[in-house]
Amino acid sequence: MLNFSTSEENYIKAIFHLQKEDGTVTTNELSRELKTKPASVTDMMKKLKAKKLLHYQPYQGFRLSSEGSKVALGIIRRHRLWEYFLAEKLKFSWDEVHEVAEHLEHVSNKKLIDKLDEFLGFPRVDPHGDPIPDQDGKIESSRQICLTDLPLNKVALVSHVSDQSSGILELLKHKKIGIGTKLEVKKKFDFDNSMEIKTGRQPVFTISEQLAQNIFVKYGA
Amino acid sequence: MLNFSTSEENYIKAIFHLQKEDGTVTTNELSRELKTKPASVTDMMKKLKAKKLLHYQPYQGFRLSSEGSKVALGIIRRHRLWEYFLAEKLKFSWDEVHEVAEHLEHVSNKKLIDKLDEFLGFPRVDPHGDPIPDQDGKIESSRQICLTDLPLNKVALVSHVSDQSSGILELLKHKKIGIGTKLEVKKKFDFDNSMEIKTGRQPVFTISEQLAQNIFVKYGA
DNA sequence: AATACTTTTTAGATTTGTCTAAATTTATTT
DNA sequence: AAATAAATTTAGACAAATCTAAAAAGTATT
Repeated sequence: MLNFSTSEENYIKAIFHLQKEDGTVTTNELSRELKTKPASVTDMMKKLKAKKLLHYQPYQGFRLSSEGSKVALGIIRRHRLWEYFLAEKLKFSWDEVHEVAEHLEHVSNKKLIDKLDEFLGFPRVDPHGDPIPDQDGKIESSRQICLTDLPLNKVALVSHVSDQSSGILELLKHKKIGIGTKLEVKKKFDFDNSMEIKTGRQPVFTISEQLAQNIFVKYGA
Repeated sequence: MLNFSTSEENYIKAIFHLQKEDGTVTTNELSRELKTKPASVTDMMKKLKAKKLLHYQPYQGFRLSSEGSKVALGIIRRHRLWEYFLAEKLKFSWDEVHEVAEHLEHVSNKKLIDKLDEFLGFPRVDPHGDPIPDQDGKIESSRQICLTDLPLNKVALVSHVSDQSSGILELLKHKKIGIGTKLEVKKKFDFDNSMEIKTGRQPVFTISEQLAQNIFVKYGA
């Protein structure tokens, strides 16, 4: 597999993440995500298309080719392994790891990453609960649902938090919600879609719809 | 402390290393070391001078300012801590760590490096025997001498190997000489300055002048 | 000291990734 | 469907880091 520049990698990664929501990604979406101008996105798309990493017809949006997805999964693997290392070994707190991993992920030496994986004991999820792709880019598809879809009075485990802005992390920290937290929804209010939830032995408390939309849980346990 | 580009950091580090030999570094020396053309060196020197990282008058060679030395020691600290991590934790072999650390060293997050240092137990030397600068850039000045200067029949410990090309490392591996190896010089030949040395329980064997010049030892033990 | 050689610097070009401003295409509204 | 608005692309510029070729400065040689 070839080597890509830091810029190229950031574009590929961003497309991979944005694709999840819908099928195809637009110029403006990407420029917002990467804090560049739309014109810069177009330039890079031409370049990545020439390298066969994505499908793209002018004005039609783009999506990663299978080759592009492979590259993306490699970057995500590196990112999440470093996050795990930072949290587990260096004792960084949950909300600090992302930024540092953004830099480490671009050191792309296969042996380094495979040995790091081994050293860490082949972890399956990073500190945010996101699954870590293996050497072949295979990713564990965990049947997780959004907290907004969790039925009342069903115990579930927080498995993922989607937004990585420090705002949400601060709020979650304050409410003592993290990956692995056991919780259940006690009441939902139609007026604003807020809900009352219970975690551990604390009394119930309320969270907003916006927050609930960013929390994902695994249930059946 | 400001942030520098990967290129700038590579120049600063190279100057630091070349300075050791003599006082000042020339354009050609640096271009040879970095595998760039002399014209590129001149361009970068202007830039680094403008940033007050070095002293430089056209045609006169250059040397790092005290500010530049501080930056260099920071880079070297990162490099050597990563080398230690790779060898000690990820079980990379001695001769593989340098190349990988060349990339990791440019991730300059102070907290990352200080926590890595702590995680590793504040090691004082890297796997090549080179001292690791502390948080303030202080470096342990070990009174080591070149193997060519070691008197006959004095037991000494290999403390450093200066050339990091894979050629020398391969040779040392084959002769089973590494950092910490106990050895003594049994005989010297004036004709070609080769010498017979003894390590551990093996029979004596000969090494060339070129090799001996690249091996440094601590003695008195 | 004049000539020849080496080293260093300057001048101008190239590549990568970005930008602004203008043009084009697609989508929306009346 | 024509007009308007929004999204996207093109065209041209710029900064960083590099290069080649030519000029300038410094060193060595006769």
